[in-house]
Amino acid sequence: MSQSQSKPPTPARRSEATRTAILDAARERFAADGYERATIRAIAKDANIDPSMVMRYYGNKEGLFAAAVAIDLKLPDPASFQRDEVGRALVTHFLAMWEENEVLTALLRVGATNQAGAERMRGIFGEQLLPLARRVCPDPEQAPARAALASSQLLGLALTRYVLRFPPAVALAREEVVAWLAPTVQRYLTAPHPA
Amino acid sequence: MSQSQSKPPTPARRSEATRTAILDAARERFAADGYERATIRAIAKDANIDPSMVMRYYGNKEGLFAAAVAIDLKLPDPASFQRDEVGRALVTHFLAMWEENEVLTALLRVGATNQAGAERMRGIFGEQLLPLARRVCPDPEQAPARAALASSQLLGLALTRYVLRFPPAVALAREEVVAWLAPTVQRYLTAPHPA
DNA sequence: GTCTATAATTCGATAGAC
DNA sequence: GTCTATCGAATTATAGAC
Repeated sequence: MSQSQSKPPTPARRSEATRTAILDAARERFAADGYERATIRAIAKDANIDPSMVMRYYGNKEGLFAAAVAIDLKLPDPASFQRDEVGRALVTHFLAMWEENEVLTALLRVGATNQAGAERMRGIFGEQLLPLARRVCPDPEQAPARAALASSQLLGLALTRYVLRFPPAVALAREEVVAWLAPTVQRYLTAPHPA
Repeated sequence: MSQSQSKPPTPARRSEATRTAILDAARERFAADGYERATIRAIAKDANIDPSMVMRYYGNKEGLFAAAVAIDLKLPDPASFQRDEVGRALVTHFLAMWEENEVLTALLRVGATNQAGAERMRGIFGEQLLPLARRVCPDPEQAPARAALASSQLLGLALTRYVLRFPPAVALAREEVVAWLAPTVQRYLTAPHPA
């Protein structure tokens, strides 16, 4: 890559580049190894910097994790699709999110064994999926339960496909996953309560 | 408890009791902390024995884990219920299994960050759920995919309810979980392929 | 069978030179 | 901003006395 379009490498910008390199490496390690086995030393080595820089920038390991897994699910606006298409829209969107980077895998792996990770997961799904559920489900009072049910299926697929790597779950084509899961998520969010 | 019905505490039986005490403590710790943070020292302390005994009996930490998470899902015989009730039967059975002891929670927590744990999880669901899927699904060739889809929903619920502890997922009554999830699992196992 | 002592690593975090 | 050196703590695992 030419530098012709880049800003000049002032110390401030160099620091910026170092920071993002650290976060990229941290996401990879947390996603691959979980919180405990993702060491600051290994992350620094991946980012080609000194371990002490990680501490300087993020204070401690928890601070690094918090910065590395900040994420916006970028859920589609319910106004952008028909109400009976919310299941398909959500499953499609989540598959793309899981495969475009490693933040969600890191969150899931860490959330399974780390209190702070689980809390972060609760926050993200509570604050970002719940509002959408409130707008599409029949009774707003049921929105939390319906959002949790939809989460259980979406996260369950991610667990078997990207973390545990069940061979048949990995082998499914994206369209097949959508075809199977969309009706489930649709029902959890919009169908009448099953007695 | 009176000892009147117990066998005499010969050295052999004493050793047996120590072994089960170790495994019980190990399951608890693995379920609560995951593989890395569940230390042999802590497990030994819980079991009121010396850490070196754990090594003596199980060789190393991996051997202890393998012994602690051996489990039979005890899936119901497909002959014992109607074909259109397999979803309800499976969800009901799994809820009971998850809540009766901590083996599955330990497996899920460890499987998320540990290769051996993930492999164990693949083995259990592949060898125990797959045969049942083969007997109830329309085309045996689709059995692996259908078993994986059913696993994704069952494990996803366990993840949100017992590991990540999403408040709405925890709050759901058992019967509500069954009412919502049974149709999903039923469809994954027996409905025609959704084109 | 049970326990003490300890070897051999590894990690997060800090201090301080340049 | 960057790096070297290192501390203090914790871990698995082993050797060997009793």
